[in-house]
Amino acid sequence: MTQLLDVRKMNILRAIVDDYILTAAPVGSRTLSKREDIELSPATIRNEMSDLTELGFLEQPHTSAGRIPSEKAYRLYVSNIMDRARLTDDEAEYIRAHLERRVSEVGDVIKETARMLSGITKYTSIVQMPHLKNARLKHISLIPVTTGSALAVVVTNSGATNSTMLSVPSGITSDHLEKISALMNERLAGYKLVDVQKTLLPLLREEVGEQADSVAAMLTSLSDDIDRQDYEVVGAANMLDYPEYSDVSKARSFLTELERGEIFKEVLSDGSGVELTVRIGTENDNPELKDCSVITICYRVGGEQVGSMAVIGPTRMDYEKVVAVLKCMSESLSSVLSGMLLSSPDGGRNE
Amino acid sequence: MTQLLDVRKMNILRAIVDDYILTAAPVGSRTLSKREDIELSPATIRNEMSDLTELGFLEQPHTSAGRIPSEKAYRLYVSNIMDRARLTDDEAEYIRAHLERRVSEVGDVIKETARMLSGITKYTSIVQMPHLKNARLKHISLIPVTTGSALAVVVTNSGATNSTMLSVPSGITSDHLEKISALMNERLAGYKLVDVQKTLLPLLREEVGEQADSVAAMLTSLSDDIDRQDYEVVGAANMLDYPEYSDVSKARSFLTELERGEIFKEVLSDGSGVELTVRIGTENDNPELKDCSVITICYRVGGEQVGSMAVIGPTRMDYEKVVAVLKCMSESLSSVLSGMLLSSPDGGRNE
DNA sequence: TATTAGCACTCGGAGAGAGTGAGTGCTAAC
DNA sequence: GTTAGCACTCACTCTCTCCGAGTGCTAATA
Repeated sequence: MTQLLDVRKMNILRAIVDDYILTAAPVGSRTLSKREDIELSPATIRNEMSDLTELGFLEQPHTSAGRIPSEKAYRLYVSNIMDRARLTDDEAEYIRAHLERRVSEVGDVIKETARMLSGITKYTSIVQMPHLKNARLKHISLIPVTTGSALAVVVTNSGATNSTMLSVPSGITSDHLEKISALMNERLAGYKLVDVQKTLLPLLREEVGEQADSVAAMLTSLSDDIDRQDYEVVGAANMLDYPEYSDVSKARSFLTELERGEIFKEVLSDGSGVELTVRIGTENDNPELKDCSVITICYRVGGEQVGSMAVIGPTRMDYEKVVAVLKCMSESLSSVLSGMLLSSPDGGRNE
Repeated sequence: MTQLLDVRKMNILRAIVDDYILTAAPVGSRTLSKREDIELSPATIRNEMSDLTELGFLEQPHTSAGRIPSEKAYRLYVSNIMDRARLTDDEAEYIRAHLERRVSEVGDVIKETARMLSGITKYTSIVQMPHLKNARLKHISLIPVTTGSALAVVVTNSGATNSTMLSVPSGITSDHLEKISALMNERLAGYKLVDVQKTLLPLLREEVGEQADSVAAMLTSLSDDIDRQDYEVVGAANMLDYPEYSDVSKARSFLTELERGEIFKEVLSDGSGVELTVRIGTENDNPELKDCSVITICYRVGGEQVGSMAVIGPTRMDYEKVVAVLKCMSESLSSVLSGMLLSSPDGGRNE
């Protein structure tokens, strides 16, 4: 499949993509012939470009313009640069160092990650808060707030925390809540959130009698509420710097779509299990992103995947750099978070 | 001061502002003479406009264009429409109804408020999360998370909740934390957050001996951490619809400034005590907002001011509508939040 | 046979100039 | 004090031309 193209065609295609990524302007044969890495006359290059156009790797905005890469070309390009994309040690060190300055709150680390991602790449970044889906419970508190509501605070094995408001069935007193709390801590440690209901229901009968069912329902809603997806978006305005968005109405619809939030479900959730995904143009489900590429990578805490992050840019984005930055960022974030959240035997964060 | 202008001048100025708010185009004398509420020939109007220009209420982009209102004109305009700005009962009902659909979490209500604000006005809205500065404590939990850290969860008298991570001095066990927790609940109920340290310090000695000071320090940081300002921003992309921002670089710098977040300190904090503030153009401290107007209003829970919200638009914004919407939104939000958060004697939220 | 030079052709974009129309200010008449 | 009339201004739009970067084809070259 890859070897549909001979070496020379590959070089030319590669040069075109490189140039187009840099300038956003159609690339002509003369421009290419001036490059050091291509020792061919414009005429020869034109012939090759003609072939590449026929093969679907290049497109021509109009007769008298140069060529621009097609999605197919980006696809090929990406699969070629993928391996060698890597940051210098200095850059990696910079990222790592910046991330470690913010180790008091998980939320701050995530924010800083998003900021750096968009700061370094100049594109838009999205970073998901670590989710608790697969986390095992360590501690649950039910704190009465008003007569009809209580705050549920969950601490997981991995040290992540979250809280949510529950509406308490009438007839349940704060004494009851306290007992339920104690019960949960006693019996649920080590279970996953989703197991709360089935494990706890029988036990509840002793404590709250006939109200057991409504209490159980309340606790079920907990596992949904507490795991609501949350994310940080930074650098949306960066997109306005690219000629692709010099048309205000395009910029407008991109930003609106971003604010609507539906993007994130597609962008972040789909990569379950896969380390790194690159979606180019129409490979994105969302038609609003048909002129964008999205690169997603997941991050881990203690080996378990707990969230992902993505960079969104024009299809003409600097794939090599973005992939390299994301790889590095994922590693750094994973290790910083693991250091923060896991109280490992050697005493937590190792500096 | 107000009566610098006779009635006729006022009418003309008013008509110009109205028209300019609608069209964003300089207003000419012929356009005005066609309006029903102005029964004057273009020539007469021109004379009046000439006077108004001299008085600093109007500006002329170039000789052969109409006039546009100056900031001074907006100022006058605003002080005139201020009182009569009011929504119809239908609109008010709509707002109220929408807000009451989201009464499970304070955060959701705030988000919905921001969404509606920008949805109705078509400008950018900022809504601050309720702060806890003056709230009185009802309950504090210290939940051990890892060996070096604990989660502090605070519930206030008004039912607002928040949590933050604290790093725990070495040598403090989870037993200690539990005791401190109990102590705080016993002794601190009804105090403000800022009182935590001085009230608690003596008592701590009994529990943790020589580590009392470091524990006290930890608890002090709590009052800062737990009250970090947070806000919802919605509708930034709306600004791109206005000709003021058809220049991409202007749009870019506005959005960047918005993301930077410094805006909020100025926009939201300053209105302490004052019900409603209108800042027009350069009246904003931030030079980035010199072409914007910002209208801020505060909201309350149980009579006490706990946060504010703002609408940002071009100086040419529809002040009357925005003021009306903000007034209504502030009332609705205040009452919805009060209903949610206060367990009033009659049983909370009244529908 | 593969490469290159040469040439005619295409077409978007920049720039010049003319025409248009919304607006003004001034003056003189009502 | 108000208005009609008129000359003048000036941003915009439209058209036209020119320019140049780019192509494809053909014929010459290595």
